[in-house]
Amino acid sequence: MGRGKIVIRRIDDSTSRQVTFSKRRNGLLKKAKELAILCDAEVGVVIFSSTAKLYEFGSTSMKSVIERYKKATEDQLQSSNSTSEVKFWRREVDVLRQQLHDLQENHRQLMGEELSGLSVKDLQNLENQLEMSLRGVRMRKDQILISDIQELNQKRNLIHQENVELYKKVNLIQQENMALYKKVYGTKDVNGANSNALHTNSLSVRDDPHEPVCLQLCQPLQQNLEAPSGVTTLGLQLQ
Amino acid sequence: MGRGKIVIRRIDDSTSRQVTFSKRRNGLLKKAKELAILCDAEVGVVIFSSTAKLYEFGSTSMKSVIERYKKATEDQLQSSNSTSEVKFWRREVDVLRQQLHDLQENHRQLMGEELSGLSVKDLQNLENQLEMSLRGVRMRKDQILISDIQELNQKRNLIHQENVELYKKVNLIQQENMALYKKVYGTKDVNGANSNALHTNSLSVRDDPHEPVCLQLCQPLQQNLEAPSGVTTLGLQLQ
DNA sequence: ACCTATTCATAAGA
DNA sequence: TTCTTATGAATAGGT
Repeated sequence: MGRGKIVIRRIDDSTSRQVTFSKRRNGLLKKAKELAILCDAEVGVVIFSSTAKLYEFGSTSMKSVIERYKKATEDQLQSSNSTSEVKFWRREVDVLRQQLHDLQENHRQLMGEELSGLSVKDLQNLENQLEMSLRGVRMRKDQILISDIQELNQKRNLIHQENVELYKKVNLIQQENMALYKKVYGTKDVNGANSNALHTNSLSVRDDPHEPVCLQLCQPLQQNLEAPSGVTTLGLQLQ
Repeated sequence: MGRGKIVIRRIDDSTSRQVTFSKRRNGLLKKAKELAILCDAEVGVVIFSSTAKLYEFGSTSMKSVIERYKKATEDQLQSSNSTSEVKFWRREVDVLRQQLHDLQENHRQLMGEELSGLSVKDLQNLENQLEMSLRGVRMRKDQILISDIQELNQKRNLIHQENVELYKKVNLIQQENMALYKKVYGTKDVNGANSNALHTNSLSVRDDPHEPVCLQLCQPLQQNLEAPSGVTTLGLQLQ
């Protein structure tokens, strides 16, 4: 693949050998990676350049690949060499690999992949299992959402009561304030500048102490659930 | 490079995964060989298929490549050193156990178990995944069922046509029979015992050769799909 | 490093 | 598995 066909033979010119090495090395490593991914294979590639520089790819780890390679090629003489402990751990590895492999297959089917090879009956079972799982997951989700909502409602109620108390206090203080005002300025001037503000507040609490309070104060609760000081701030804003 | 572009992702269908593995394995080994020759490099490639079969290429010898690799990575892990080998396999076991553990956890969640500890967002993702899986499974199931039905219909049609042909034959033979009957017993006795059976059969085929045949014969086909001799049997039952 | 004309590898289908 | 073929990828030779 290139401008011209080439013969597979050592490239004499060291520069173009180096260039070709770079390109083809990358190509080889990429292909190795793709093979490992596409075909679920364990692949190891080791490359030493003519300048003795090392390049490598291992789909798992080079160590693992090499050990597996040794094991696969050493059925003959090495077994006498191995201690029983090594044998034990190797067997353990084999068992675990098998388990992992089986579980992965199962897992893929649960993910809706790798369905070819399953009979209609298998698919029906899988479908039932997935439906059950889905029910479980949705139930759990609803549970969490409902309890979250309940918790929010409780906090809302607590804070609302606190607000009602604060309103009462505000009214009391305002009445006290009004009394002091009268004492200081006499009864004539009571209907002057101050009375407007005082009236609207005290009346709205008496007429319907719930709705206006709620509308005015409950909305920010969702952002300030963990900050009771927010209530104080809101109370202060009223004055 | 191929009839279509592909994404680098594990191939689900095991047959095409196997085919691709064959092709790309050969490609990779060829490229490794070419790189070694063209660029004067020492190259080693080890491939384990998903069925644990080993394929390899070493520009010198695998052993030499591995030894050089170990030297280059300053790895003290020599297979002769049993202590470090034991350590290696233990580590391998640890890694596999961890992988297995993680996968099992994931698996349980896909089975709708062990859902505590998941946030609402996690649950939402899980729910989406399960819905996707379910769609995939149902699609696959429907696919199979539909193609089964098509196959059955084709066989049904074939057998039905065969039956029509057999009916025609029966009629011909009966007419022949009737002619012979006349010759043997004379024309007076023709309207006697035999004519009833002959009439009903020949008429029903001429009036509506499709429906009665189908209703009478198609039902048992589903059990006798693989037995063409069943057709003969059915045909004989008519006489 | 970048550019393309070319060759090569391979996906899909038989 | 092997063959074929259309097509996308890799890369040889230049800049």
